[in-house]
Amino acid sequence: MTARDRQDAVIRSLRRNGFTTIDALACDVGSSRRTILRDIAALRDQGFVIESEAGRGGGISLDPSSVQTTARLTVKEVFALLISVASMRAAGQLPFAGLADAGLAKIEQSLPPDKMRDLRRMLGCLYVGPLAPQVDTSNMGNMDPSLLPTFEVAFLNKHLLSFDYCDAKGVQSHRTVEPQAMLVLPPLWYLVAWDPTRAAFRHFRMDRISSPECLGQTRFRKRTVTFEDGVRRVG
Amino acid sequence: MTARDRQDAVIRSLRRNGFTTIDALACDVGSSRRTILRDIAALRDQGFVIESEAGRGGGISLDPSSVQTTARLTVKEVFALLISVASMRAAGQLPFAGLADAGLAKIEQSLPPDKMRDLRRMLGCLYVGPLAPQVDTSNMGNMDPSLLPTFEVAFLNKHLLSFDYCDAKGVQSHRTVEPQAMLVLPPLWYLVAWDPTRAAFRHFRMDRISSPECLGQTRFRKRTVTFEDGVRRVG
DNA sequence: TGGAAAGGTGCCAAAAAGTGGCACTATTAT
DNA sequence: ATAATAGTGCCACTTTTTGGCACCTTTCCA
Repeated sequence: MTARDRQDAVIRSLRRNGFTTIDALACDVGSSRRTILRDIAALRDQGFVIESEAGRGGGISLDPSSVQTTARLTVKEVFALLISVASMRAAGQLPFAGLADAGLAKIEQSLPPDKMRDLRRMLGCLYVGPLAPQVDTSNMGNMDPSLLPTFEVAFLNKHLLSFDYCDAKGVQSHRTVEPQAMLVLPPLWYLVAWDPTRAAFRHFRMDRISSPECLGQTRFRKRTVTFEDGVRRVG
Repeated sequence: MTARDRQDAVIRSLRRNGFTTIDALACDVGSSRRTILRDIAALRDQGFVIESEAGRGGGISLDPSSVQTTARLTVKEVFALLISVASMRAAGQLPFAGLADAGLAKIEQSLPPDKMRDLRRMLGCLYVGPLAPQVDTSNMGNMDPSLLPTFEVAFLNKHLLSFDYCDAKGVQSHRTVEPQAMLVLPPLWYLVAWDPTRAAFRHFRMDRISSPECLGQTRFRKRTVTFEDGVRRVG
């Protein structure tokens, strides 16, 4: 049994028994009193809230709300969660936004600084608008998640992105653009991009984009995108 | 330096240097080649994708997409994230739902089994309806997160919940009810509960509830709540 | 085809960390 | 006062980790 396993056993026992004594805990876990005391100190260092009362009739107990996860998420998964929480907050529909934010803040802090910077840049390109549910949602934005890596690379490295596009009239075309922002007008998602061949900004519904490909370094920089509610610099 | 610190240093070095050799890595981290090899094996066990090429000119590299967080979230924070993702998916507005789900699944698996069961029960009481944005959102559901613990205890233990309520006409009343479900009709949240003194189901807008208090064991069980789109058993 | 450069494995002794026991202090209820 | 409880410091003992070594496999290159 490793130290980690034993500390998990201590937490389990504390959760099961509620209020107990250290000697009982040591007997339950099968280690010495001294070791259990060391484990309790370690668990407190890890953020578990373990209350204790000295003196006759005393004992220790675990604050149940301090039980924690130990999951390790990939950066992509964190990004998906960030989008979810940011969108819900923008739509004003998340009663527990504070808690969700606290969780995400912890996750972000545990990422390497450069990855965190990337995430913030991606989020800086994400504009979430008000709810627009009058849009027909029958075949709405079922964007293929496998496209994400290509978009991510294009956004982060400011590379040109080329893809096939099917516009509202069903006309197919091939585009090569410089991605500037993601525009979320629930339930639809748009890619906002500068189209150098047309010398204009265009927006593309994400679910109408197929076969995206990242082409490499762009030569177009420092543009400004104006949304309905003001000016927002991107790039 | 603990093993964990050293393994973090290995990840950092791999991320910084891209493609490198084990000897260079050992020099960079300040440990022996043998130890670094053991660390790499441990990191692979933890899910990091570390590619290697044997032979002259070979080396090792880290798949950047496998960089992971090490955050530890409290159960409440996980619940807030679960609500956020579940709501977004119900509203059909989350292109990367698969990724968010994968992240949450990892988080759930890392929780103690009993906490995970609690979370699933809480989510089983959560009904998320279609978007209803025509509702006046000027002073909508800014539910106080500090109420969550009381609701949580009441839901999980099937206890009676008493609170002050201000109805749509501004009439104040004190209620004692058995909570059955949470109904989310964005942007409003409702508590669906059996009111024993009125012998009827009632719903309460969460932001109009104040001073909730958990009273203890209930005597009312096994009810059925019928929503517009069908029947859903709770409790 | 052989040698050099790379990753990978098994083994062992030394070093480090963890563990258990003991004596001790502080606090509290009876 | 006494008993029961949490908590600390110390020391010997035990377990794990670490570093070094020999050796294997793979790959490139002369």
